[in-house]
Amino acid sequence: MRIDDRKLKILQAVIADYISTAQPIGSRTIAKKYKLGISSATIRNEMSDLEEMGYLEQPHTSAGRVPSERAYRLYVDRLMQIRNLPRNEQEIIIRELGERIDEIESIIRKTARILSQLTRYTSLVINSHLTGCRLRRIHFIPLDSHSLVAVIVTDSGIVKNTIIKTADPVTAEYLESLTRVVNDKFEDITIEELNRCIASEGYKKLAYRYSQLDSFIPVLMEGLSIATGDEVYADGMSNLFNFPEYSDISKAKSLLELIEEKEQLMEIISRIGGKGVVVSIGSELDNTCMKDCSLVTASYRVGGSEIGRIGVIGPTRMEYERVVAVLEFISTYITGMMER
Amino acid sequence: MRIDDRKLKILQAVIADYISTAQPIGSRTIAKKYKLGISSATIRNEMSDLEEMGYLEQPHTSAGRVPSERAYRLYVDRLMQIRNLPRNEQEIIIRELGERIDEIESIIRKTARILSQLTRYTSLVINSHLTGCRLRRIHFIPLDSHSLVAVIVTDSGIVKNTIIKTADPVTAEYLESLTRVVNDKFEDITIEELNRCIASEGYKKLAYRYSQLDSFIPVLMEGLSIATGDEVYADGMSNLFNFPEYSDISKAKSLLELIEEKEQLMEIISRIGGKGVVVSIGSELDNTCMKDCSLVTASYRVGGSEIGRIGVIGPTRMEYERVVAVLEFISTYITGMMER
DNA sequence: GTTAGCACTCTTTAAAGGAGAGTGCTAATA
DNA sequence: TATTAGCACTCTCCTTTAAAGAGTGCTAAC
Repeated sequence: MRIDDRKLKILQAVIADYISTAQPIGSRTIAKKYKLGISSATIRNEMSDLEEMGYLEQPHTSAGRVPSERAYRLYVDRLMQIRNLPRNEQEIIIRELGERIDEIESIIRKTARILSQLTRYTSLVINSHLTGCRLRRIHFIPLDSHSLVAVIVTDSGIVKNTIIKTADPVTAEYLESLTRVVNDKFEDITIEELNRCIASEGYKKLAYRYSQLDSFIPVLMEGLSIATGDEVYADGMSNLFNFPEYSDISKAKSLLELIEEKEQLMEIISRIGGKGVVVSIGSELDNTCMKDCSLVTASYRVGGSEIGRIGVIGPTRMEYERVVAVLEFISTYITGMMER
Repeated sequence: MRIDDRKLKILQAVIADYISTAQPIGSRTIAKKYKLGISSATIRNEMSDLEEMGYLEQPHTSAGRVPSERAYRLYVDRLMQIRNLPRNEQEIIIRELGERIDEIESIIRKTARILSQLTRYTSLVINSHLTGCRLRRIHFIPLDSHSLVAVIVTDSGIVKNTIIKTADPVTAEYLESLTRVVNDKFEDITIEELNRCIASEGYKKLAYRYSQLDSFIPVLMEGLSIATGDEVYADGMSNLFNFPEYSDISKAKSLLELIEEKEQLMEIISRIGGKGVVVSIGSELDNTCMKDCSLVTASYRVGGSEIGRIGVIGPTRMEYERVVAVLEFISTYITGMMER
């Protein structure tokens, strides 16, 4: 059966209504509320067809109908209107995030905050930190006789530091030699390559060649690998309770647990590739806790390469139009901030 | 009326039972479960007295009784046994936190995590960051022609960095002069004093005296103040739902909101002074969202001065003995880590 | 002072009985 | 042939009612 224009209109009406009310919607309501010029009986027949085609579902006989995942997918791909974010909301974002490039952590936290406040959903920010950035230079600052700080500066101006304990005493010559060797070896390498190099046996060779540093190199490697790891932030978890979907405590709990258990969440998000805004609906996320959730994410970049994603999580009945507009704007904005 | 030994025993039984079951407890249950050698009728009379004295409450006539805040206070102050944390749990903590002093953020996050996992309550870590620490040195690393990184090292080995944009071009001489001036001026100052100094008009004088740097000093000050601010971390929020007290969605939501809204939480915690472990029960916290909660916190130190508190939040019916033991141990342990 | 016995109270749970919303089907209509 | 009105039927939700259960307070006996 083909889905003709009238069916599409009815489907759109059901989705729009369900997104805003969370109530199953009946033929009579559609006939009254959305003036489509056809009677409830006709709508009833069409809805029956739509159900057969897998776009609508009935919680039980004699309840109204509810959009299926398939319907949301159709809606996201073809029905919904891509909008620009209203001017005043753009201004809120710009004001809150500021123009100054702070520490990266601070941007991430602020982004998560504003995202959850603006959308009223739970927000996520996953930052692959430096992956893809190029190392510009590593500076070493003495701390005491057997420890120092490695300050890692990337070409995109991101700075991270990590404390390293050394076996040998920290002297001026030691520092100088260290700086020379490390920067010689690692200049202009991407962090991704660096991490691979650490994981491989390569560093042993390096350690061998500079025998006076051999005890140090592995420690440095470990320090760098910690400093360049990924992170996930979540904010607005209490927003989950804005939705009747989560009035069931056990559902809310298991979702909250998933969000707090960053590892799993990270895995789910990292499976989502793609540039720009990506909408993942329900079972597409392939996780039982999230089978009734949608996740909308957008990537942001530094120096052309994706270094993270921001996103919101909520019921499949999500205000996709609005959420997409917000994510589109914020991801572009922070990409701009990072590039500078 | 005096609270004699038998009353105390009965009260203890009620509290212990209620902490573990969350059910109002009746005289018959006590008589059966706790062999006090007296009948349920006698217990009934004593409980009636205890209610009159404000230690017990009845949800309604013909329900069992429930401990009041006053009872918990008595329990915490006089009845409960201070225990050491079992050896195996100590080992879990030591293993998870590790021995190596990472970046401070990492310690904080790990502490919050282990604390919530071990207690099954929601954990908090508030870190007043560098307040109280002494500045050892500020290093400057050039980033590009008009920005640099200030790396702040304190006497306790904590390192923070902040990016600063400059009006003047960043040259070698500029950096050198900057390093000299700033370290001259700020050597051995505590971060607290530094922040005060920033807030005051003092820095203008400084800026005046080193006119070649005048445009820079205010920016540096701002950067330092951001880098040295306070932070609150929370973990294990989903643990709230372990307790029937929060099966009411609206209660759970308002508490979650409070926890996510760090500012208010910070204010509440900072009102709690005192060394070591402090138990705050219900209305003692003076916040409507938390009137049915208890908050148990412990301070940790760096170089003798308190720089933060860790704590757990849960229903007033909290496993105080256990929680106090955990907090005691962890706060001592991370103090030890920081001192090193 | 302590205990047994008993009437009384209040909540919780289950069952029963509408009310309401919405459907599917049939027959009439354009 | 597509659309519409009408109506019986189904299922949920809400309210009412009834019964069960737990615990108390009081009185009288030990």
